Amino acid sequence: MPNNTPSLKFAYHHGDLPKQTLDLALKTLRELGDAAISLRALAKQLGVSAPALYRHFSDRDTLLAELAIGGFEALTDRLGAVDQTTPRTALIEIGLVYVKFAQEEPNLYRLMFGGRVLPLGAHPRLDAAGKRAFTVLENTVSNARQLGYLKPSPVSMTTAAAWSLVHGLSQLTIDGHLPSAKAEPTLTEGVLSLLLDGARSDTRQQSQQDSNL
Amino acid sequence: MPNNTPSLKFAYHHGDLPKQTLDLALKTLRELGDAAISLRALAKQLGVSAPALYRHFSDRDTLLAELAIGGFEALTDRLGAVDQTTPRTALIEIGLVYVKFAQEEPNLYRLMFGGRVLPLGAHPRLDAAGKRAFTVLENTVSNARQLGYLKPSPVSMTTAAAWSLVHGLSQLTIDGHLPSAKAEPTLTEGVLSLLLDGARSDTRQQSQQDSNL
DNA sequence: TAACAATGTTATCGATGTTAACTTATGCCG
DNA sequence: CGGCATAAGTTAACATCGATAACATTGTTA
Repeated sequence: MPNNTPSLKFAYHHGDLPKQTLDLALKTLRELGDAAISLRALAKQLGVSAPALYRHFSDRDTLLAELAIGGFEALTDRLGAVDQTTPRTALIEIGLVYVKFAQEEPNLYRLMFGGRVLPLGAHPRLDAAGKRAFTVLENTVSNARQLGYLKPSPVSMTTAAAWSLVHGLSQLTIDGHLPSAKAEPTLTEGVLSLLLDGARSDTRQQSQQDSNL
Repeated sequence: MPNNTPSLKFAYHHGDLPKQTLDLALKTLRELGDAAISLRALAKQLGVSAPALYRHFSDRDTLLAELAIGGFEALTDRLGAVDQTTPRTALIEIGLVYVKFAQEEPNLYRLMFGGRVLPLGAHPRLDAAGKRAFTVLENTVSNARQLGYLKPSPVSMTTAAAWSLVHGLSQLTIDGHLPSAKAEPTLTEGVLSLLLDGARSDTRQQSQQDSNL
């Protein structure tokens, strides 16, 4: 007798094991970190033998990569939803959204940018997902520069500075080296403003070779 | 009969196993990353049984913590050696030295700031070593501010911005997301200058609430 | 020299990732 | 409708790892 959802791929023995595996892995990641993700433990909780998971994930690392891809997609969505009407607010808001994502999903963010696991080049789909998130930030910077809001520095350099700032702030806050937004709500915006306006006290349009040290 | 080096701690069966263990672990870390550090493998290479290492390191994590402590001490030394005569060059140089360290010791740097392993609070001596490195940077910022070179923003905020920038740039370059100093020699200094001078094109002394957007 | 602590050893436990070989369910196709 | 290829699961097994317990040996010292 046919199922009520005809075109949907049938649940085999289990009910859509791949998705349930990813869901449980994501839950474990959020609560305990990636080191706590064990294929055997996942399988046991899903009522399935451990090698069953290998029918759907060739490797533990590719399962982790799948989680990271989902993270980059979520981040890309959030960054893409930022209001882009004025350059400054767009830049600030992009930074705020970025740091907020990291602080809301610290273990996922660490997995996405761990470096130790999931090195660049090993999982092409993951690399592509990361690049898409980066492009949103780059486009925002590029747009602000074309509108004359930013200095005519190379886009790559301004983007590198912006990304480094938000990434570093994210890492340092979720690791407890700097106060997170809950303890210091104005920190992120203040730091972003410093990059835009300059940390130096006397800021006319000049560069360092004018040497008024 | 006394040994020729009287005050030196005696080599037991092995010749200073703790130090040799740390040396080999550091070598392994540099070449293969922290995930490749296995107590059993270390012991085998040292010609010793695995549980022997537990006489000197209560845990695998404390061995890793010891490596990270050494890393922070090396970083602190390098940061402390920076010339502090003029605020701007001191700030720039601190950043250059910081990023250079990360790029020269990527696996060690990742261990020091991994977050996954060695979370803050688990190894007090490690936390203290990290704090000492941070203090060098903080003092440099604080000094530059007192000399009037930096805006009168709170020191904590300016320091957070500076640390976030160099830490983020370090992470992103050693993970391959941004070009390293070898591929783009001017990137680090350019990014640092952006923070000092501001990324915005029109930079008079004003803050964002002046609203000339 | 006898007690004692420091430093090793072997044996063992429990957990992990992964592969091989086998079994069963499912959907397609003649 | 029946057989068959294959997708999806099973058990068994291997290698490795961190860690502990129980025991042996070496060096120090009262």
